[in-house]
Amino acid sequence: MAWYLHIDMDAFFASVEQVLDPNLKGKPIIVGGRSGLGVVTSASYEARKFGVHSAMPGFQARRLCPQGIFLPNRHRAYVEFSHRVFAILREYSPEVHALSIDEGVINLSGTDRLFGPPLKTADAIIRRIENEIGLPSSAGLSTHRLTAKIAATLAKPRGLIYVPAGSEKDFLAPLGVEMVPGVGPKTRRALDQKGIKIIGDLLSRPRMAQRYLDLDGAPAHQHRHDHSIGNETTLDHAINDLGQMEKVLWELVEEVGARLRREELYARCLTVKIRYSNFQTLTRSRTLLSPTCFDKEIFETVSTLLRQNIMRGRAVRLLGVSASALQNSGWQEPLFNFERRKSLERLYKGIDDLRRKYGEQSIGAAATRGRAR
DNA sequence: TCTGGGGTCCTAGGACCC
DNA sequence: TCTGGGGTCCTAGGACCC
Repeated sequence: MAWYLHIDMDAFFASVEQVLDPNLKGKPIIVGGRSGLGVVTSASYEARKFGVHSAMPGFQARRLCPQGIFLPNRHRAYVEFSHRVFAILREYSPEVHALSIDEGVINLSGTDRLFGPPLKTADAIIRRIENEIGLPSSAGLSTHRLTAKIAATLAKPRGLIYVPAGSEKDFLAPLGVEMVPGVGPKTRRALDQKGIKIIGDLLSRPRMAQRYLDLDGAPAHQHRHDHSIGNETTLDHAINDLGQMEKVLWELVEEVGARLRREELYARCLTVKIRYSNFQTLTRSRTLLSPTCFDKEIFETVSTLLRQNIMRGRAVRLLGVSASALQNSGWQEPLFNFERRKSLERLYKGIDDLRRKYGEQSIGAAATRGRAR
């Protein structure tokens, strides 16, 4: 019998802030949303009482909860705490799957002899996360991964829900379809119009159950993993000038290029993203003959896409660059430019090293001088 | 004071090949 | 000499998640 424990940290970023500064305990903490453009990335349960939630625009959060303590995101700290949580999880099973920075699933099958029955182990794990790291979490335990995830959501905050083997469908059936991961507002509305309101309605339609509920419980690694690396920015002021746009594009490209090289990846597909001030958004992509990780080649492609597709006279509020169809160096090397690529690789490695040593501003293309943002 | 930034997955049409 | 069908790649957009 396979047992999956799904662990979901409660108000993760806000909770980390409360561990780092115990004075913040019990107070309405709101992470993110400080600048005019920002949104809330995490809100403590004290702040949620006022209706504040993540993804909410900062000004709205301020209106709902003026007494809230607004803090900037400290991503590095959250990553470090995340590592500590997952380190505990890995003590209990070799099969630990991180779904995001604050959420993971662990396969507890066959761990009985070492740690006792799964329910006891689950309880021990969330206690250890609380006692050793100081962070609250919730968990769901089930023979079915998706059921474990839904159970963890229902258990929040600081709860553990155990779904005994054989009772999965009874557990799921009365819940609203919006509890199913992947069913958002649009899908919920579409299902509602077909008279499908609760998961039980999905279960009675085999094709839908298959599509949304993954009843066979396909192992996570079976999911296609088409990695991509992107960088985008919303501008403080919408801009009209192509030259200014290209400056921003250069900065985005430099970041994407550096990440590709750091991870020793080459992109075969490049995409530029444009959002106009009315929020209309478009993407344009191009597949390359030979994959690249070099700023200049990336820029040439995305700036061409930008020039070809930009609507003149319309102000742009967001620009983005993304690299996909990634592969490591083992691609079919076109013979004719092999030497050139090798020398480019050396050049960019030198640039990346300099930046690491002396900071981002130490070296860059002329176009990035005078920031457009 | 409308709506961040990082992603993944799915669909759908057209090109192209056999 | 009117036109099938399957497979794959490319491109664009949109829903969704954290």
